Amino acid sequence: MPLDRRSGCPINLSLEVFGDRWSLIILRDIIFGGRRHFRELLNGSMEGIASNILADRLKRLMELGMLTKADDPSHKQKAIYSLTEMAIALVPILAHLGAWGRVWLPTREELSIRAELLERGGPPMWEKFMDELRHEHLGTPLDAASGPSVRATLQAAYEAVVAEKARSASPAA
Amino acid sequence: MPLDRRSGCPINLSLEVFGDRWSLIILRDIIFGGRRHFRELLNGSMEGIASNILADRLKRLMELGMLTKADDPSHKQKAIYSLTEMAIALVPILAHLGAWGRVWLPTREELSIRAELLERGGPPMWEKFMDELRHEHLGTPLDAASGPSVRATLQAAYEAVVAEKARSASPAA
DNA sequence: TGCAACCGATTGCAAAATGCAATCAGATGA
DNA sequence: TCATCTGATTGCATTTTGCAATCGGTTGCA
Repeated sequence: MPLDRRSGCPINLSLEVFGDRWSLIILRDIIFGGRRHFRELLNGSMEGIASNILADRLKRLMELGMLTKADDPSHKQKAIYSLTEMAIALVPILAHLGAWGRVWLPTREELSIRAELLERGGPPMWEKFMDELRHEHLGTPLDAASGPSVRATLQAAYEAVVAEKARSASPAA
Repeated sequence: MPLDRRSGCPINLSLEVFGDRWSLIILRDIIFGGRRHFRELLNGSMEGIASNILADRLKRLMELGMLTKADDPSHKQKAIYSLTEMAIALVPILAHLGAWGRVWLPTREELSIRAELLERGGPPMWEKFMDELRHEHLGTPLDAASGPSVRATLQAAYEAVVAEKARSASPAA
């Protein structure tokens, strides 16, 4: 897309941000996977992003104001990527996107259980998750006595499905 | 992205559907702009899609089950593209996407007024709109006495902003 | 009947984006 | 010392995109 023909339509501008194959995958891994480092994103993503594309997209997402980069105090070469409020605000979109994909596309059960839980949790759960992300990435205070984190809840559900599938695949051991 | 490394993650699969620059723009023009023909989509979109890309994406969206094509009885060469339920189900995502873009990106006021109204209308308005789209594209019956259509409401708001801007730009006439 | 305008595409070609493997220089831990 | 790990970068082949021209057929009008 040539830069001289952008329209000011919100949907079009949104597509300029993540209307490509990788930007939203990276944000997904940071948000739901809790990944903060280059290598974690490079090796951790199921889809196998190339390192030059990852570097390019991280740079682009920083320029767009969706991510910030900081030195990791424990390792002079490590960089920690953090979400901005702009990126955290994508959580409802990701929740809807996951819900839509779960219904209409051939998703795998263990990978769609998180989308299902997030959909069932609805806006209250999204808000809680966003608050946890703000705490994790922006250092804002967190409400006390809020129970297990949303990410831990989603992760536990994922692992339960994986375990159940393994059990039913080989019932006797 | 090579086809042999797709993951069954709902977000990843969703991105395979509209993780590109144009697919969602086309759907936007059909949904909000009411466009049904090739030429309408070609000339009507603000972003100026190329005809080969448009043809390719229409074909792809049909293969994915998001669109269907039918002959226009009034013109032997005209084709009418219709949304499927799968595509109509994107309305909440488009609403969220518009709302997000309106807040975080440099949208133009007259183009973002629709997103604002759609956000304010919330899920009830989205449902009404989806029902109207089902009527328009799938031929399902429509609830009577439902007032002006959502699309007409959004269009009227857009035109009001345009008129207001023109008035304030040249107050004396 | 002739003919310009319109219909949904398709073609050829240049430019840009992507995928992939190899590699970089500096930091770390043994 | 030296293998390993850090966030990237480079070169190159492949794929996708942008763009203008064009295609065969249809339509409305004179």
